Amino acid sequence: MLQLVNEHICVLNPPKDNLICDRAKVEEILGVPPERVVDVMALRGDSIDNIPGAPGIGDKGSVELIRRFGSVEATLEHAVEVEKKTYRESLLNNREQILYSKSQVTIDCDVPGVDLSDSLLATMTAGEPDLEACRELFTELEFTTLLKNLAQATDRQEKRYVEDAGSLDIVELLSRATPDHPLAFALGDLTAGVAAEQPASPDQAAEDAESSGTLPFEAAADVPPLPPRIALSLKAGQAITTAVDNVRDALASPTLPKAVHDSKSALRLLARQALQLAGVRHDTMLYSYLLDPTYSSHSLPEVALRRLNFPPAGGLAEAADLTGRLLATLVPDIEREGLRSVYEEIELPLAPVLARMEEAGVKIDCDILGRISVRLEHDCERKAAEIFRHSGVEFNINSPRQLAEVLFEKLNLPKPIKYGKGKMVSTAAEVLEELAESHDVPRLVLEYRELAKLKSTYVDALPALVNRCTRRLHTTFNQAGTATGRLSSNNPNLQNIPIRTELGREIRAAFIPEPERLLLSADYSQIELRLLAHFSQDARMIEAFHNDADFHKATAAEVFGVMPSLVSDELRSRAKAINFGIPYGLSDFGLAQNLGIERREAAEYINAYFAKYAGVRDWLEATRQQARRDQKVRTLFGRVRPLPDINSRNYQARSFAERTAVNTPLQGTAADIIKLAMIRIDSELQRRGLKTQMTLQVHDELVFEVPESELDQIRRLVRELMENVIELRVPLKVDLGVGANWRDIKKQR
DNA sequence: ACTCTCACG
DNA sequence: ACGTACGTGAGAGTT
Repeated sequence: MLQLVNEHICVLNPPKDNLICDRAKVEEILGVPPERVVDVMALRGDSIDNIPGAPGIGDKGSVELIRRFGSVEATLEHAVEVEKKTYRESLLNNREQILYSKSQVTIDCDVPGVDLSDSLLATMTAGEPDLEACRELFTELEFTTLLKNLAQATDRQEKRYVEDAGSLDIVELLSRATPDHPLAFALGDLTAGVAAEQPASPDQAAEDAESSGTLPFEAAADVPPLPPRIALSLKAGQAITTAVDNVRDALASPTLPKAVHDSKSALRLLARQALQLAGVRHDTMLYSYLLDPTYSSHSLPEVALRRLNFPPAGGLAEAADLTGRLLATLVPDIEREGLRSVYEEIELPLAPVLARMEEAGVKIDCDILGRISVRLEHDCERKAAEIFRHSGVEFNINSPRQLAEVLFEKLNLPKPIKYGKGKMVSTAAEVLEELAESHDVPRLVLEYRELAKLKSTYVDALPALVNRCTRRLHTTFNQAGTATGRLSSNNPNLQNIPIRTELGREIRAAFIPEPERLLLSADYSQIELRLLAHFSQDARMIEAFHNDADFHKATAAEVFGVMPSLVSDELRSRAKAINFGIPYGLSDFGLAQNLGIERREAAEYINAYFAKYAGVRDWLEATRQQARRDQKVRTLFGRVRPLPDINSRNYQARSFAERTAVNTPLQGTAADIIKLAMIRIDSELQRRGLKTQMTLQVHDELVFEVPESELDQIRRLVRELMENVIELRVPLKVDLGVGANWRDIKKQR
């Protein structure tokens, strides 16, 4: 698709540096086919970080690039295959100057030996944009702003929206909904008219909540909220808005087929109005996600832009209309791609489960965090003073730029061998650890960073996000955010709460249950390696998991040829690093870096590993093979990840796609499995009428808030359901732990 | 809005 | 000859 760039896109840089002219002129001047020049221009400036020393296409120009790559073909190869991001940067930098044309290209005035005369200037013309080509390219590259500009130039689709319909229309409309023509709906901002601001302090929130007596999710404001609105659509271009109350029964009816974009949000919005929602058959956000999991956004406006070439103006009726229109294009694609079962069995039923988890939230002890904050504040100041004393200057330690200046210019510490690709000298932890051997400051900075990070990201941030009504922390799970099928968590992100350092774990102690309750954590033990054993059918690996032995120790024994009883800690940790790296498509370089050993040695380890686990080696190769053939990979449950770069002639892009090809079936299947477990556990909790709340999912772990009286039952239930989600060639193992907070979870069998 | 850094699985 | 594990989200600094 990037070939489109060759044929259709013209990037016009600022006029004083560049000119446009017709293709024949370019060919004449540069002696290369004119359509090639366009790609080179797209790599202008700082974005060419893969060519050390290259001054930027704009200066010494295409000629230098072509020389370095050896041929025009090789140059273009690089240009065309370069990452999306590079394109995005270079194009957006020139946003105002972008033209679209089939007949025009740009060249640079500063190309050595090229003299752009006035006569050439005279040949400059502005061509008509090739809208269709641009639309395809911008969609692919997720240039949503540009896409929007483009779409506005096209005809608006015909629409007939009725505001404030009478109740007769509504009854008529509802009666016509069928499985083939479901009722598409969209909800207005149900919190409109409700105070949105957060409390000044958690204490204040507590007082507010106590005085009001009840704990609604949204606080009542001075002005009563507007009656919530809903938009309904059965036919493209037509939609009706009305008060949600008018369709209360229809929303709750499981037999009235409905379609909505983002059912989880709809469920939560309605739940706050004490409204039921049933009969949702289609969630266009989830359809879009399953079809294109690598797109970063699946919001209604973005999906409408991508799939309908329609930039929404933002109205409620319009949203319902678009949801309906999207169905027509999404549903056939879902069937064609074989995604129906992942949708039906996993994604759609998961949405209400996630809604309940978000609504439940988690409790944190703000007093604990408050005390940690005071302590960290003090420690940070002391650490900073020490750094200033040892370095002889005061500066902003948080600024990588200033820090690099101090370390590498003032203190003259050795710069790392391979640093930045034309960028700033890195001050990342990895680099500072190296420097810590020769100077105090790098070590102090590392310590300062740990304190500062924990304070700003967790200790100070979390209490501010406590909901004033529930007095709990409510994350939002993004169900359509990752390329592999995992969830992500934001606002706050509760999937990256510290655990690896002692100080970090302190923060976990602030995550607590309500009185008379306990926290239960259940995590899948080595699920990705077990899946690797299942997929590869490697006999040794399957055997090891059936024996339920120390898996890393077993690997060490195999790879290093010693008896399991004689495996040292050192050997075990090396084996662990190998096991850790395999699902990521590890390389000798990566392993060497991870273990701090020679690359040669790492390569030997990998060879030894593959000799012992030939089944794994073969599966990795077979998976890459299959990916090359299909240009996509699938999880055990059929979730798809497209791999457009798998056959790229660009080494970097291809290698990346190959690692993705082996990682996604593992990471993605693990995600499918825990999602299924969540659905079954939630369903069983409801069926038994238990008070236990599932509150968090952290990729391979589930967290529950459990009444003491239910503990024994829940332990059995959770383990049973998680371990038996699916039968594989190896057992799935779940570790359980219970505690009075998220830090002091006691693991138990 | 982007870069760098770093928290997690 | 190339660059190097996979997947995320957030805060602070810089532009």
